[in-house]
Amino acid sequence: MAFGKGCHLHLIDGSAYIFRAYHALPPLTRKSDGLPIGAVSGFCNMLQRYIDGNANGSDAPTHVAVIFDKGSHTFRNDLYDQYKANRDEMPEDLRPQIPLTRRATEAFNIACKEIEGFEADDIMATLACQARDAGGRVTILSSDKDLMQLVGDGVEMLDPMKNRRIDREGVMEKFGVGPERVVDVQALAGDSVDNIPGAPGIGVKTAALLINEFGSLEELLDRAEEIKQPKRRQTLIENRAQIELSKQLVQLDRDMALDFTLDDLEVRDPDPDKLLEFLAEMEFRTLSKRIADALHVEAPVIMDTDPGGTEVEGPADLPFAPETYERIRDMDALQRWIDRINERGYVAFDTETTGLNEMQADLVGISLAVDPGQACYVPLTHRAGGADDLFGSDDLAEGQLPLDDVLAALKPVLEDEAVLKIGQNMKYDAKILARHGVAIAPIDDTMLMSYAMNAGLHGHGMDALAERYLGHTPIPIKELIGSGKSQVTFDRVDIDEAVKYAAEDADITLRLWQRFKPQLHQNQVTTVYETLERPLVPVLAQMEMAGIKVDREVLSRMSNAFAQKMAQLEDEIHELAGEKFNVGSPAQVGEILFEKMGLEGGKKGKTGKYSTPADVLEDLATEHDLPARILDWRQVSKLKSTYTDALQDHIDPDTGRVHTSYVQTGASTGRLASTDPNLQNIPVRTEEGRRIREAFVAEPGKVLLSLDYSQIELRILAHVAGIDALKAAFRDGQDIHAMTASEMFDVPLDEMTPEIRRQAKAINFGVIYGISGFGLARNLRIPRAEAQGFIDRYFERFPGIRAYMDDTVSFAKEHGFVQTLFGRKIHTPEINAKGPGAGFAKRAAINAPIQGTAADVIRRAMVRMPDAIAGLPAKMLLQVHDELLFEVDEDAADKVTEVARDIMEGAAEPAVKLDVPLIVDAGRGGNWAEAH
DNA sequence: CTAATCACG
DNA sequence: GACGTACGTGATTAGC
Repeated sequence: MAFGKGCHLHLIDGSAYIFRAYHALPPLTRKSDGLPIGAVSGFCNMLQRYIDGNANGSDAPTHVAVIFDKGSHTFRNDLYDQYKANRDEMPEDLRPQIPLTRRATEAFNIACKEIEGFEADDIMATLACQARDAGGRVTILSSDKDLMQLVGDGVEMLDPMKNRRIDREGVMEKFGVGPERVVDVQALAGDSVDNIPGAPGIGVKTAALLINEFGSLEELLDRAEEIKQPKRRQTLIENRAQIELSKQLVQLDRDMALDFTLDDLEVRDPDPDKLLEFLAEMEFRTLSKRIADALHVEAPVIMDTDPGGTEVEGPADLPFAPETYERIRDMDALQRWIDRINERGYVAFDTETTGLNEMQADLVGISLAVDPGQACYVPLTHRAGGADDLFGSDDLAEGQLPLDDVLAALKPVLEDEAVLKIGQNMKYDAKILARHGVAIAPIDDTMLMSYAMNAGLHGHGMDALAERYLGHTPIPIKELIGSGKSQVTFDRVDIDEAVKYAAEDADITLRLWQRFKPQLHQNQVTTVYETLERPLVPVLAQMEMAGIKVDREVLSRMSNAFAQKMAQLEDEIHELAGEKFNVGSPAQVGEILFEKMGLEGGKKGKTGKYSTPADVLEDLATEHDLPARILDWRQVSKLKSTYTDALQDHIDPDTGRVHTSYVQTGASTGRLASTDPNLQNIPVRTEEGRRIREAFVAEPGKVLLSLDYSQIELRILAHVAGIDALKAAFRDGQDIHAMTASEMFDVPLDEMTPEIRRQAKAINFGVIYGISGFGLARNLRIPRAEAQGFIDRYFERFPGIRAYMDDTVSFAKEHGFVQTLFGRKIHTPEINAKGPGAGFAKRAAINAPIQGTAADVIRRAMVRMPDAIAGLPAKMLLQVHDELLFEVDEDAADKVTEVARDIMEGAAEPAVKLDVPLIVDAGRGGNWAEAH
């Protein structure tokens, strides 16, 4: 039935329903796996009550929809960055229930609508106006006062809890004006819940009085001079802009572009099978029974499972059967999979490629899985001839679909907000797909789930996870492509073999996901996963794809200079030693120094060879030239082989830039790791090394912009250990090392010497690392007893530090993990071990919350950064633990600095309010050396 | 494949 | 009382 006269549209405020349900019910969890489902349960009950109510009433709707908010950033945030800024973050156990409420709505066969970047209120406003214009009636099921502006001319509201209708009179009662002037009153009165500023000192009562007197807000503002009360007059004149902004914020968008029509919202009867299947999945026994009765069908049997006890026989225990995986040969078969995926709402996804470099590797095939044991592989560009054919063939093998056709068919699903794509290390697949114009989203990643739950316990690669959690050893890739010199690329692999391998990966990923998903809550790391891991994937992918421009000429010239210098040093060294030997061999260096020359300090490692680290050679260098020259040679050799030579090989031939890969699960503390190449250890400490950064350049007309947190770990230490003196020093912007030195050595600040300050600095850093007398002594080159004296004195002056360390270690001993301020867990399995390992584990446990919290802070900044700099001519390129590097149009550098600095300095909030300010230093220049 | 060394925060 | 120690990474090279 087309919507028109005589029709009656119901609009249900989905988000309000969810929050009501959440707060009305205790935190119920699904019995089988602990998934929180309280809000879903309440939501379903409310929907059922709503349907029951309509069945008996004479005023039943002809059309109905549940409308949800989608995305946290809307046009209102663009108008006013503080919009809804004081809202608490969504509770951890509610977040995973949000998608389930969408599924619940669909299970009830009620239209479920949301539009990215818009609030439900705007969609409801648009629909209400369309319905009214078509001559129908509208009831909005909500008590939200923001919706009252829509009332009138056949539009009413109904408070579903109090069952009270709100019409024109109701609105008059609430706001003192009619619906058409509600926004004017709201603009003046403001709203603390949504953080609408309004006019200071003016509430609803006064606002209504003024509006009624002048007729409209615009009239009032234009004739503000006529207001009798001087205070009020001044407020309105002074805050005109703020009031006008407030009006824009409260005014609902009644004219949104919708991708559906009123006709799509027609009331439909639920499909009993689908509805009951969903309720059974949620394990809602009572509700299932009640609904089954109402629909006159049999209620499903919901098994009692035994949480935490023996594993319940389930699909995850299905044996792996590689020969049952499907090989996709035609578009019909592919379409059947796409249909299944759409029905399901999720799919495990994996790509096979010709290499590990996402910028260069070519797509070879795609695998999909929707149920354990149900997986397929779509071969795309396998070559004819196979792996045994020495010469290979560039012709495509038979029985494959054209890559473009397959991607065109899959693209809508891969980009569908309603279909979750599950992967293991999805950043890789996302980058491959991005090169084919597919922006995969939303995603879940089993590697990141494992990392959020089990950092510090074990690795998070697919093979390790399959072994550990599924008791299954995946087919080794080496069986297909070989290893070493005879290794081939995946496109040379026989397709039938590839099916078994590739589809198995998707199958494993799906099974891991089914296992991990509910465990996130049980481990209380849902927020960590949802805010620090999952949203970082697209951010890192963008940074990696952007890359940084590296000037090959600069590197090449430096390499030549280094080669000359090495040859020269080598001659000197051989001369001094009296014989030729390999300077690059620590064993040979040890022989020469400690046996031939008979120098002191030679220690042998477990291999029986002399050890010759830099600090030992430095000690010897005060007396002898040879160790000094060897140190010089090593420095040059390092710079050449690791940097000036190796970096040139990493310049991408297509982009002329270097594209690193970040390993999100690389460090147990939450830090990122950078590989191929590692751009997080480019030299900076020595002048000679720092010059390598001159090769990292901005494009013409642009600059590199470096923003780094100042002393972030020490600031976090001051906060978590609660050291008032340190906190005060940071708040006052003092020199923290000088202040520490002054406190410890009783030297007034104005008499501070660089040497005393240097020692205090070493102690401050030592504390972060879990200080020991031995370590400090070695670092400062002072007797161990003296170092211990420093430490004792430090603990005496800052007793909170010792308490923090003791508390952290005992927490680790009791729980087996430590935590960051943002809830990240770092497991410490060795903490209760005896022997030499105990000391390591203790210091790691002390360091992890500090290093990890700093890592969380910059991750939060990175997640927010793309939105913050959207529209600015700027790209975020690199992260170096406490630094972010951007490439920016020269004339936008000031603006970007301001925006990015705000994001970084405010990154802890609102989740954590630090007792110390976070300060970000900025620099810029044509190359990285100038910017840093 | 591992140990030694050294680059970074 | 002795033991062995700063925290977190990755790349390169030598040498088995």
